[in-house]
Formats: sequence, structure tokens, C-alpha cells
Amino acid sequence: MCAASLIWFRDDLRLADNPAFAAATRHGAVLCLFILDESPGRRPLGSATRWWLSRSLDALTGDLAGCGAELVLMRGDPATLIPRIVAEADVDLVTWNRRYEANAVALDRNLKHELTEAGVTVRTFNAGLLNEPWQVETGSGTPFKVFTPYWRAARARGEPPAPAPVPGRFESLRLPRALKSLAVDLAALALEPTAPDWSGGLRAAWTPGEAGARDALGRFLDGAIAGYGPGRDRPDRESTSRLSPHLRFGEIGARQIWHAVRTALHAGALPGQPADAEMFLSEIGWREFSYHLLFNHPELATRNVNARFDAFPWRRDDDALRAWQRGETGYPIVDAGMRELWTTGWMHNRVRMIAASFLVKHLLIDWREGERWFWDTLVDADPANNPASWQWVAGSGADAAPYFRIFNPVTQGEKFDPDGAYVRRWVPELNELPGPSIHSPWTLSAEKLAAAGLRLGRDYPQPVVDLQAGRRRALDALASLKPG
DNA sequence: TTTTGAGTTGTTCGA
DNA sequence: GTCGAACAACTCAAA
Repeated sequence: MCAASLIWFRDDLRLADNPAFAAATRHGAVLCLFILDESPGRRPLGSATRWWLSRSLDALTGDLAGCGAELVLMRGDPATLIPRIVAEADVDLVTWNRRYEANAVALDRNLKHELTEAGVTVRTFNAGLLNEPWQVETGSGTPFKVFTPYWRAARARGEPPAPAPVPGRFESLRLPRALKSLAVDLAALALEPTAPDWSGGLRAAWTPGEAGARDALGRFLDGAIAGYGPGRDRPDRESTSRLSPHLRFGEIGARQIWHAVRTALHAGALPGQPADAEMFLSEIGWREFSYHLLFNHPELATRNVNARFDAFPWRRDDDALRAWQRGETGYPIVDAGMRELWTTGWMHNRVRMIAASFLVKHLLIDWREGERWFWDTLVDADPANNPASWQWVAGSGADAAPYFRIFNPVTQGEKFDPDGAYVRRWVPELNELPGPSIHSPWTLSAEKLAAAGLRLGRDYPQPVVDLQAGRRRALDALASLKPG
């Protein structure tokens, strides 16, 4: 019989620098498979990532078609589907790129064991990370809990391997007739919203897929990476890479980004700004650190890393939570961010910190509420980044953030959106307010508000909480936690 | 084992 | 308007 292999695509929806895909093509005729993972215990994707996934699968289908191959789609539990496919299709090699969520790790491990017992070769790879979570450890062999030493140790391991090109010609394997009934078409996965279709803003903002990821990286290296150091804090500018959703689904890998940045730096294409490049690479480092945390804290999305926070006096306030979600808190920079999120499925990183801090500190609402909302609405909602970042903001995570770091949305707005251009874009009802006063409309006189055609409480909300009082309440709540 | 320096992203107050 | 200090104490990582 002829050699046949199965590549199981998951969070690695690309053809270049995809080691599992490359290994499958080298082995024999390849069956390309994606399963919408509905295994028990798997956290369902949020609405925005479902939309992205749909578009990304569509792109991957096209890219594979260009190689004369077909992407087979299924839904259900991979633990039962894959052995069945392997047996029916007479596959003798199965490959995939590793995942790091606890339930996915367990599923993959059991499946590998079962297939190996059945005489099938299973090969697994790292496609998404510079270093896998267990590869970076302290001198005493324990996981890191602080970013800076983690990143130092990661860097000390040297350059990541150079990315591999798209494999050359390969033979594709068709799905056996007996399995046809398991395959579904993309529409049947029902990943995209229909009634109503709210995805217009997402479509306008993004091009999911490997080619879209490549373009985004190219644009960033040609533009915003110069001056990234200070520029990345400016939501009023196109100052970040916008690669996060592409990374989320592995349309591009960290190794590819790393080497593209280094190459541009060496070629002198980044005019005298190694510091900007370094700053950007450290953002990739934060993603790596988040995966390190997720792997070592499997319940990162639901449990405080710092158990002392289990006693934190969170408030339940459904009205305030709803105001935050809808971008109606009365604090313009927060509302702008939440509306950018709602419209485009993405929010500038600086504004994420401000909006998250506002929910957790000023409103004293449990970080898990925010994490869940972001999980549902962000196109880049990532199982490691999202919970790790929320815990970082809340102070319950593994970091050294001083307790008194409470972002003031007015100060932050004046500092990082000095002309109010970002607020004007997403909160158009404030458009006529003059200069920096746009960040604190409640301080304006009735005359000035009227001149801008604005009545607070009708055209735009009164602040949902007083900043001074909210800050005081958060500090008191933090002080109530017993020292560990 | 003990010690020591350090820890992403801030705000406020008073001189 | 600008600037430095204060804001807790703790934990981490490495020597």
C-alpha cells in the first residue's frame, strides 16, 4: 500500500513554516483535516473568533486548492473522529502542531497514545511559539512568575530556527467514500452570524488568512515599527502591528515574525531603531510568557493565580457591567475602546489596559466578567493572552504590579489621545467638544456643552462612577486582602 | 540557606 | 507648570 498521512489543522491555519503540514507532505499522500473541536470540557469559541475562524478556513481552503488539495471540515470530538478517519483512510502517519490548554493537551496525549498503540506513527510539532512553555525554566527548574527574568532566559536560548517555506508539490488524499457523511461544508459549521449579521465592521477591518497575515506584517515593517516604542501607546494612530488575530489562529507564527523583524533590522530597513524592534519583540515575548503561565496554571481563565484574591470583595453590578460592555460609562476613552471592540472585534492595547482597569478597579467588577466579554468579542481572543492579561490588570496574576496602579481614564486619555481623535472616531456624539476637554465632558459648563450640541445624560451618559470615590474604594478593597 | 536587587505599561500631592 | 517623592509589603530569581 502507498504511504498516506493525515495533517490535523488546529490553531495553525497556514502552509508556510507549518512543521506538521510539511512532515505530512514529505511522507505521502496527504489528507488535510480541520475539526471544529466540540470535545467535552473544551471552551467554546467566542462569537468574534468564530467569525474569524470561518474566514480563515475559507482562505486556507483556497490556499490548499492552489496545491491541488482539499481541506476536509468536520465538527465534533476529535478523540472519536480521528481514529475512525485513520482506520478508514488507511493512514499510517498523523501529524499536528501542539496546543497548550490543559484539556487540549490531555486530548492530544490520549489520542497519540491510542493511535500509536494501533501502529500508526504520530508526530507533533511546535508551530506557534518561539519556545514551548516547558523549555524556559529558572535555574532551579521551576516555572517563571515574572516577565523580565522569563524573557531574559528565553532570549538566552538563542535565535529560534529559521522559518520553513511552503512545501513543494505533494500528493493529496481524498476522503474515502465511507467517511463522506462526516464531512460538512463551511456554511454547515454555522460560524458566521446570520440573524442579524453583525459582522460588517469586522469585514471592513480585517483580512483573515495567511496572505492577510503576511500583508499585515509587511505593512507594519514598512511603517509603524519605526517609532514603535512611544508610538504603540497612541490609539489615535495606526501604531501597532494588528497581527494579534492572525497569530491567534496561526496564520502566521512567532518564528516568522521574529525573523522578519531581524532581517529588516539587519538590512537597515528600520532606520536606526533597534530599540523599536526590541520593544516589539518583547510584545511577542509577552505572548510567550502568557503561554508559559497557561501551561503552568491550567485554570488561568477561571482561578486567581494569586490565591489571596479569592477573598477579594468583588461587586456585582449588572447595570454598570452593561454600561461598560456597551461603551456607555461616561468616560470617553473607555467608551471609545469598548465601541471599537464591538465594531471591529479589536481594541488598541493601551485602551485595553484603561478599559480593563476601569472595570476591575473603578467598578470593582470581577476580572472574569471582563475576560468573558473579551473572549466573546475579540477576534484575537486567545486562551493564554486573554486570561493572563486580565489577571495582570486585576493584580491577581503572577507579576509585580504595585497595588496602587489604577489607571485614571482622564489622565490616560489626555496623555495618549491628546487631540481626542480616537475618542471622536468612536464616540462621534462628542465630536464638537473642544480639545482635550473631550476626555472629561462633565467638567464643561452647560453653555459649552450646549455649544457642542450636547446634553449630558441624554446624548452622552453622566459618569457611571466618580473617579475619586472609585479609586478610594478599590484601594480599600485591595488593602482588605490579608498578606499572603 | 541566606541575602539581595528588582519588579511593563500609574497617580497624586506638595514643594 | 514641573518635578520628585510617596504610595505596602511581598515575592521572585539568582548569586
